[in-house]
Order: sequence, then C-alpha cells, then structure tokens
Amino acid sequence: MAQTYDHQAVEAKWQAHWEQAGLFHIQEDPTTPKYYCLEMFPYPSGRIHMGHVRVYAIGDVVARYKTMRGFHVLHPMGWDAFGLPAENAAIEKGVHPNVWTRDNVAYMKRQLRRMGLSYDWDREVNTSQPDYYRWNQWIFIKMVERGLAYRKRSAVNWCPSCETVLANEQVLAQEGKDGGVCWRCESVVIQKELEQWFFRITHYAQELLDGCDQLTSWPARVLAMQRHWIGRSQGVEVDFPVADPRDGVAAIRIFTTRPDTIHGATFMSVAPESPLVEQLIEGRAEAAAVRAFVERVSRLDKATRTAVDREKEGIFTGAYAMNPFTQERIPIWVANFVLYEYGTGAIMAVPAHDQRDFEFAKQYDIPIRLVIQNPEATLVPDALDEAYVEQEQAGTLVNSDIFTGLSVAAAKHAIGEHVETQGWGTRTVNFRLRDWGISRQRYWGTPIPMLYCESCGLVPVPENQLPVLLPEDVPFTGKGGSPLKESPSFAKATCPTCGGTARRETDTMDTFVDSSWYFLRYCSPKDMTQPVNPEAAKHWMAVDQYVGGIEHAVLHLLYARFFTKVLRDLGLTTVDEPFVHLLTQGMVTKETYWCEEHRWVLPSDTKKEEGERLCAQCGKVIVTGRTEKMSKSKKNIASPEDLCDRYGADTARLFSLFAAPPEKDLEWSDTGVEGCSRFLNRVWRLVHEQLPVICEAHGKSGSDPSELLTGLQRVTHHTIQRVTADLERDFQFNTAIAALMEFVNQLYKLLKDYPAAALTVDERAGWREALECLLLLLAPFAPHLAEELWEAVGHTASLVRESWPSYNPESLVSAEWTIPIQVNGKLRSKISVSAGSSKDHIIAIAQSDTKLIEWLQGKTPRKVIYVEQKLVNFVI
RNA sequence: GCGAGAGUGGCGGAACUGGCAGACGCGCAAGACUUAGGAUCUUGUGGGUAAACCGUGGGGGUUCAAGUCCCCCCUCUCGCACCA
Repeated sequence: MAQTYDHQAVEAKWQAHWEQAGLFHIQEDPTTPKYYCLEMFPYPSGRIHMGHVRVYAIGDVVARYKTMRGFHVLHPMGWDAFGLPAENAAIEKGVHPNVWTRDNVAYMKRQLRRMGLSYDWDREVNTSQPDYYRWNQWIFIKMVERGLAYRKRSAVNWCPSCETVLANEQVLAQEGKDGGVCWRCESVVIQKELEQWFFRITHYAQELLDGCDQLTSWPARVLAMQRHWIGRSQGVEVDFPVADPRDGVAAIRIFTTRPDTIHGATFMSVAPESPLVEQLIEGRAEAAAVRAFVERVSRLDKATRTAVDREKEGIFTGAYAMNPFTQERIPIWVANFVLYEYGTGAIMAVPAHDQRDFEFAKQYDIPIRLVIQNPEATLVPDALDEAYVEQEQAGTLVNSDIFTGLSVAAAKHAIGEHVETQGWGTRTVNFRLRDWGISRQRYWGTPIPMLYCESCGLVPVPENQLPVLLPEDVPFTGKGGSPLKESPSFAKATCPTCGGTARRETDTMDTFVDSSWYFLRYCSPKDMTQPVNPEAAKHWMAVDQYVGGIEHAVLHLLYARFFTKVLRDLGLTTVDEPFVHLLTQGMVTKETYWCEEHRWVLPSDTKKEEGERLCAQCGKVIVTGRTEKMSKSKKNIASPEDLCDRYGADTARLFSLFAAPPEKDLEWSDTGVEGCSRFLNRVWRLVHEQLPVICEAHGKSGSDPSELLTGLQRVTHHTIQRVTADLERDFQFNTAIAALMEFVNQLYKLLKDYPAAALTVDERAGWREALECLLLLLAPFAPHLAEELWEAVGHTASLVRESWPSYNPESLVSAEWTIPIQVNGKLRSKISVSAGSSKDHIIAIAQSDTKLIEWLQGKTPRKVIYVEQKLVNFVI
C-alpha cells in the first residue's frame, strides 16, 4: 500500500463525478428546510489567491455540513465582473475589458472547481453581462420613479488616479495621509464640484439604523461601524435672528444636540461654503478679508481641512445675530471646522461646553460663559482649560434664566419644548449618512439608462428598450473623461417622449450597485422578465450564512441592506434584512523578508546558513519583516495552485480552516500545511489498514461488549458530539478538526492495542462504525479524500447524499470516572471510581488515597467540596 | 479622543455555564525502521536539575476553587475621527 495517496487523481476523479451526477444542483424543495449559504463573490482579477481559498473553504464546509444535516442548501457562485482593472488592462494591453474579464472568469472558475467547492454552477451570475446589468438599469429607473435616484450638483470625492468620482464610503482613512484615500488604488482623494447621480440611501437611514438591532448574529464591530457611519443625532434646530436683517437672511438656523447649553452661546459659526456667508458680508468692511479666508480654506480638500488636529480657524463676518433665549447680540463667524453638508451648515457656539468652540473662543478672545455646573467640583469659568462636556447624568444648569437648576436631561427636554412653543424652531434628527453618489466616469460598468432631451429634459429609457448595452466601439485611451462619450454610436438617441434628439447619459454606475442585490438574483438567475422572482426570493431569502471580508463592513454590507429595502418596497422580496448570520473571516498573512539591497524578497530567493537567513543573490542578511496580509508587492504570497499541485485541495482547505479560528487572521505556515497533509495521509492509511478488518465478517461473535468495542464506540460518539457542537457553535472549524485529529490518534492507539486477528464480529462492526463516522465527519472539510475512502469501504453512493451522524449518549458513558483530588484548590491526586458512585463513596476512596494522606498530614479537613463527576477539594 | 476586539509555552492556537491550564497542530529532542531520508512510526516536550514551588499583560479583590467574575492600570490590532 502506498504511504501517501495520489491526491491529484483522487480529486480530479471526484470533481468529475460530482459534476456529472449534478449533485450540487439545487431546487426549491418544500419537504425539507432551506438553507442559503453565500460567500462574497469575487472580482475576476485573474487568479485565485489565498484569501479566496479561505473564504470559499469556509463557505463550502457550511454548505456541505448543512446539506448533510438535511437542509436543501442554496450555494451559488458568480462574478463581480465590472470594475477598473479590466479597463486598465484595456488601456495598457489593448485587450477589450469583456475579453479580459471573460478569460479571467474562465481561469478562476477552473481554479474554484479544483478546490472541490459544492456550487450550483447553473445559477452562476456575471454582473458584466447584459442579462444581469439590464436589471441594474431596471432598478435604477424604478428608483428614479420613486425619487430614490436623483441628480444633483455638489462637491464630490474624486480619485485622480482612477479618474472617477467615489462615494463617501469608498474614501478610506489612511495613516500618514492627510486626506482620505481611494478604496481601490489608495491615491489621495480630492474634491470636485460636479453634477452626479445619487441614490437616496438617507431615506432609509432610520430603518438601516434600527435594523442593526435585529442583526444579532453579526459581529459587534461591524454593527458598531454601521451605526457610527449612519450616525444619528437627536437635537433641535433653532433660528437665531440676524441683528440687522438683510435681503433673504432674516435668521440663521442652527442645529444642536445640546439645546441645554443655549444660554452659553456667545457666538455663531457658519461653514465657509455656505451661501449665507456672501449674503452676510456683502457691503461690509470685512467682506474682502472674509472672501480671502473662504477662498483659502476651500482650496484645501475636505479631509485635510476637517482633520481633528487641524487648528481652528475663522474670521468675523461683521454681522451679529440675536440669541433668542438671552436676546443678546452675538457675533457671526465663519469657521473652518463647520461642515456645510451636516445639519444646517451653521452652529451656535458654546465655548464653555464644546471643545471646538472652546479652542476657537480662546484663540479669538471670545467670552466663555459657563451654563452647566459640575455638582461634584465647582467650575470657575476663568480657570477652565478645556470645555466642560459632562454626561447626561451629571451637571446642573446655571445662568440660564428660568431653566437654571434643571438637570441636563431635563433641560434638553424643556428647552427643546420651549423652542417649539415659541416658534423658534423644531426638534429634529440628523444623520451623518450621506446619499450614495453612483456616477462613475468609466467604461466598464452599467450604463445609466437616462436620456437628456432638448425639450423634455431628463427622460428614463423606457423599460422595453432595456438593456442599454455597453457599446463596443469605444477607444481605451486612458486620458480620462467618460469613455462612453467617445462612442460614435452610443451618445445619440431619440427621446421616447417627443421623438426629438436626445443625448444619453455617458457615465456608468458604481460597481457596488451590482453587488448590492446579486444574492437576490441567485434565487432566480434565469428569470428574463424581472430582476428577482418574488416567489423564489420568498423561498430562499434571507441568506442564512454570509461569509466575507471585514473590509466591506460599511461598503457592500450597507449598500446591500439598502437595496434589500428598496427591492422589498418594490415588492420583489419580503425580507427586511438580507443576511441573518455574518461571518467576517480574517486575512491570510505571511512573514515578509527584506533585503537591504533587493528590498522585499521571496522566501525562495533566500537561503539559510547557520541559522541565519541570507539573500540568495547578494548574501546580505535578511531582515524578517512584519507578518502582513499577503500581497504581491511584499512578496509574501503563497500560491493556491502550487498548493493544490503539491498537497491537493483537501489539504489547502483543511489548513485554511485549522490554522486559526475563522474570524481571526491566519498566519501562513508551510510546515503547518504539511501537518495537515500528514493528517490526511494518516486517515488514508488507517482506513486502508483496517479494510480487511471491516470488510471480512469472520471471527466469533462476542458475548458482552468488549473493552475494545465500548472504547471504539465511546471515542466515535464523543467525536461526533464534539465536531457537531463545534460546527453548531459559531463554526469553530479549528477545534472541530482538532477533534478529528484526536479521533484518528485514538483509533491508531486502539489499532495497536488490539490485534486484528483476534477480533470478534461485533468488534469488526465497531471498527466499521468508527471509520465510517470518521469519513462522514471529515466529508465537509476534505470531501475528495472522504469520498474516495467511502467508496473504498464499500459504498457506491456519494457521500454528498449521506446524513450527518448523530451520537448515542449511552455510548459516551464510561464505566469509570476519573476524579481529580485537590487540597486547598491545588491538584494533588486523581482517583478512579466506578461510574455512578455516590458522593460519600468517592470522598471515602479519596481519603484512602495514599498521595492524599501524605498531603493531609493527618489533619482533618475543615471542609470537603464535591462537584458531581468533576472533582473533590479538601480544605485544610 | 470615540468605538470594537485581543494579550495564554519557542510558534499557531485550546479551555461550553468559575472546577485537572496549555487540547490539536507546528517546532524541538530521543529512539525505531531504513543504504539514506526533509518519508513513516514510537516516546518526550510550560518554567524549575528536582519534589516544593512558579506560571494565562501588570496590580488589587471575591471564592473552597479565577485564563474565566469585580475594580484599577499597561500594551497591541482594527475601525471612525472637528458630525455641532
């Protein structure tokens, strides 16, 4: 018998078998419960990387496990196929994005097949194909009709490298960079004033926030990030009348969450972009200086200007407003930290109780008036070195007219009410969330199905003219601007309303639109009449288990939740939330190597000499860098293809699941991979060595169950229990696999201790049960090997159709208990008693234990603690 | 600063409701089988020569018993960062 099995042949054999038998093809089945298992679909960048291996291995174990548990499991796969790399390839290499994408999809699909993943490929979707993106357009038009898609001119994020607009969610913070950076290329993003299409995600802000409470099986940090991103603030809008009113500015409306501090407002601040500024300064002596300030501030990009450590800067407009509560004249300033897009773009400034206002007041010598007193330590206004920003529970109002003496909480309520009864304003709620800008000035995306007619204005493309196809005659120059403009055939159109000439919208949609509803499309991927078949969606939705990277915590996951609500309101689905359980898997990381001369180097370009790692080229000492996410530039990648060639898909899967809990980072280790490969070979040899034992039925029939038989049964059923519990409890794959390894170790021990020749018929049956359970339990993790051995032990049907084994609690019962004996809480001995022994009996046995007698030194224990089946503790 | 999470052997990591700390794997050591092996198998492996004792980031506390509960502190990772 070979000592290692031929994984190449075995894996190819079963992949072909599964496919030919159509074992992963799934249909609605009213007789069994459904389960929808989904992993985030990949962008077809060219090759599968280890991150893909990990996420798809996780998903596949879930899908296979749930299938064995009797669910009919929807486990689809597809391609998030629109995106910039395809277009860049067109610019650089002259290959059409469609061709580039198609080739990549074909290659990556082969790679995924090689991993033995249980996908229903009949449901494959590809977002770059008209049969998919036409429904983006359809949904877009429905959203236009409902006012959920609209066009507006505003300052937007612009990535100079990708030459396109980005949504707020796609601008990320990066250390060392002043501004935000592009999510894709990490270039610093700038601001541009443009007219663009937006999705009114803010319409669902409250529901998106409330929905977080239902998502109890999502990681806390993802929910925290979403809640923060949505950013709900409850407060009051108040009009501050302008002291000498001018045209169109009778009052300045502010938003505050701290109406309780309103008596302490000693000035106001307006955002530099606000049109109020010009209205306030016109004709004043201050006008020129203010304009210069605004000009200077607005040259900076927003992220820089609003960085928290940036100095507070401002300028007095010359105008005054009246605090409606105190009737005082307070100066109106323009301040760099006030955001035009948030609230009303203007604030009342309470330096005593807001840190920003405090710093501003200090700098410009504006009075600071204390209106909240700390009851525990009396604050002296002149001695403040920071604003007193107390919590709700502490603080009492002072210097606040009739509100003096109220608690902060009571004052918030009372003053809010007063504002409303006086007609000065209203209580209101503000969100941090902004509408989603979806226009992209790129080619490889969904054309926005809108027309600009000279006489009718904006006109949606009629439904029966969809899809608006991407034109082929587009030159890829890389010189920027929407490439669709360059198509001679595309831009010109006929207005469906008046028949006159119209111009097509030449921007395309953000690719995040595509991925915002693909999970719904999988329910009825071939429906040519609608994006989602409501019946199919009703059957399959919501996704029971979603698996993907944490990097989408606010991007894709927020957009997908939004789209689900939109499609629900269009009657296409009945669920409010798309994903019930969310597993965010960690990154795959690896050590990096740095050579002074050759920079980052591949492990294979280094050599080890006398315990030191040297550069193979120049012989210099290699510095071992940080363990980081695998990346080509850091040269710390491991190739899934090499891995499959050398060890096989089962080993690759097993290692990705074993080396770390799924949500944590996984540090790549070549020796760890070998360990997993060794384990699979051990399973292979174990089963083959025992084939004669389990396949031949000779031997006498035993009378009572032998020690071997009860041992086999106990370890078998105990393993079933452990593996099942580990999978049921948050998919603890690493400990489930550890349990399987222990199982195999124990079986080898029994193999050694009980020679095959002497076995009874019952014992042979016990061995068969043990080995078959091993294969069943192993099947979701290492499906090829499990199938091969399942066949070897005599089965003809695929393991895919087998049920998950259940354990018999009686088999777990051991004839003996081993009870640890403690003295004063420290382990001193262990005793063995027959199972079911009474407390008194166990204590008596313990007291006669020689080791214990030594430890007790003749003293009588003050107290004896006995925990059922757990331990005895003598306190002396 | 705010939010989330994490600190356990040489390493990755176990330890469900307080109850034998270190499962499983890697690495290491010794041995067996081998012409040989980086194959395979067996044994050992927290520190301490050793029993004692010490050990879960540090310091207190509760308890018969603490990695686990309570209080204080430190470090690291990730996310958000002037949102009024």
